[in-house]
Amino acid sequence: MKDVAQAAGVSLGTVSKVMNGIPVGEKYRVKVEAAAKELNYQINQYARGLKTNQTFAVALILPGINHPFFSEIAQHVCQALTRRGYRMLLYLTGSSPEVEQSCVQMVRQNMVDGIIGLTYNRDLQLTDDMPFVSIDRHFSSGVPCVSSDNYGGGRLAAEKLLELGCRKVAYFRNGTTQPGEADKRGVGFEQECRSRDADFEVIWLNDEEYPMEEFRNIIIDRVNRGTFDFDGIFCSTDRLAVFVKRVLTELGIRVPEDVQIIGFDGTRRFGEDAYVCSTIVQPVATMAETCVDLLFSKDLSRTPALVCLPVEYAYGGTTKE
Amino acid sequence: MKDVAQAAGVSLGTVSKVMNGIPVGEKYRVKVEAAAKELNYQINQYARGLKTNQTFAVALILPGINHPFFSEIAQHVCQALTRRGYRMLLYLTGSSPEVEQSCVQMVRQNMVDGIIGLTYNRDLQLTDDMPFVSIDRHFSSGVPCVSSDNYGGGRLAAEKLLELGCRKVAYFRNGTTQPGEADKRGVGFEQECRSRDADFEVIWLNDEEYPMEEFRNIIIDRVNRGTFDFDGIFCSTDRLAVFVKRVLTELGIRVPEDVQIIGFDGTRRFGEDAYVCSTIVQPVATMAETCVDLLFSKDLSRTPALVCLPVEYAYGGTTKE
DNA sequence: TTGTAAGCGTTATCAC
DNA sequence: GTGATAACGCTTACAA
Repeated sequence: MKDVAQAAGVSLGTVSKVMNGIPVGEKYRVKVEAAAKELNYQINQYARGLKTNQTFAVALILPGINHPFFSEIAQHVCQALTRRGYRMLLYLTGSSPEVEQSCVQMVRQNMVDGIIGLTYNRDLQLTDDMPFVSIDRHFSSGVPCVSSDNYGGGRLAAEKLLELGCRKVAYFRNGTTQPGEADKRGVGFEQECRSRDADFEVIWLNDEEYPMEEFRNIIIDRVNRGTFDFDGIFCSTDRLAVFVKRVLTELGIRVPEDVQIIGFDGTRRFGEDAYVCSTIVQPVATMAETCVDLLFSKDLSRTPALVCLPVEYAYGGTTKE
Repeated sequence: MKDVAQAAGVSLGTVSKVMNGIPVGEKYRVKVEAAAKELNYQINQYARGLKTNQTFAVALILPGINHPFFSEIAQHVCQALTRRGYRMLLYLTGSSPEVEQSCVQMVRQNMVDGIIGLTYNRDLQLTDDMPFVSIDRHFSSGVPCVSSDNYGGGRLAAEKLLELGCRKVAYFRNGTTQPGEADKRGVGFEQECRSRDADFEVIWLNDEEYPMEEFRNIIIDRVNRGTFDFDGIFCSTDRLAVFVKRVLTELGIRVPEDVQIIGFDGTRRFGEDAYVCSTIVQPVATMAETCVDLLFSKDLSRTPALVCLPVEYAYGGTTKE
């Protein structure tokens, strides 16, 4: 910047004003811009941030981006931030509470303007001077949470299965015991079944005790004992749905002819091809956009504590029609 | 930091030394550390970077992270960087040459210590003061390129298909006309077929002219005219392989009984479950690790211009055995 | 309207 | 070994 000032024959202050779009004499502006281009000058955002306390960077904290749902979140958050002239720092935690906490710590050293986090740590220490928006996990008011309408999605899944002719349906879920918004999927499903007076069952596997593969044993066991009498299954995630479909197919049970399956997430093959199964689609793009909006909203404490975005059903080959 | 110094009754310089592990009187160290903890003091990395010209941040430039191959790259690069105490800034380009260039520009404003990029822009302007490591695209010496052994992978695919009993094999590929390391997949495949004196054909669809779906027409056309005489297909990507499998299945052609298919990448369902097809697996973790290693190697100009990492074959249901 | 200078939080170079 | 003090590159009153 000093060089630019010298080359343009003006002072630092003038260059600064030009770079920030502050009105300045026309001829000065032209000279400065020419000099800046000539020297290929790039503003140093960190030095600037040192003064302004604005770094135009946001941290995204995720368990990982291996899983398509997470990578889609990251993709859309990154794009939404870029559109606003912000950059994204990515932190991966592997779902470890300790790592999650250390990320929040590290982030503070890095002077970001805010954090968007999908975390599991029950008592994550947030600092009140750093805007934080949570995905799928409700903290407290002052920390807005963005999630899809899990309850509505559960109801929708039941509704679809029953309308597609299922007589006895089931809800399969695995995952942590950590309470989260996703729990509401099951609640909505049960509710809808009850209100329709439909026959249903819930099978819940705790990931910490049983791996997803345990579902195979359960299914085989029930088939052998003749108690596998479902013709419709709602799985808590697409991943589980695809797994269950696989197991059933191996057992000679046809999907969707004998058993229809609906998953949750809206996972597509390679991120953009067909849905991997019939599913309740989370509005990931809107969720990401909403997170960014909330993060930048003037007064985080007067913001809705929970934003619930609408889901929709999508056919993906594991249901009839 | 000023507060810490005051609280500990020492000068700024002393606090700085403590924070940087520079030897200092025992009693002073203890006092400073206590004060720092008390005040929950966090070093400001940007102010530090202003002085040291080291920000402990690296930029990763990718087309997107929607596609499993890209998201896996991002995941491993991020982990490798974290392990070294670095943070990762993610930039998504959508494969647009202009956006790619503007990313490089923006990155310069952000004082990162280096860039890892998977780009398509033929004449991307790099600055020689910023270490750059390229993935899958060779620029020039001074800019190391990391890729998997595409040539060897092509040969391996041909070898596998032929050993598994195929009589006439084909190479299907789509994608840009932009030359890149991935082109060598086809070269290796042809080479191996020739050296084994095997019957083979190459069908290449340029993405800019035809979408992947165009392969459906080609296949249907050949089936109708009775010229679909392959019993083994090597596809340039897993995505294409899965698509081709789908088309064949719709046509009543059985995979792998009638036609065996091998893809390229090593894509797994949900990032960690089974392979989506039989495939040549790219060593993504090693690639990411290598990128980071190279980026931090003392003298980038004296580094190998191209690092080629070994691939391996993995069974994924679309081949026999 | 432009130039000057103080200061953002840190490190590094000195005398002490 | 410790404590002032001058940078680092930028913004922003304030003075010219």
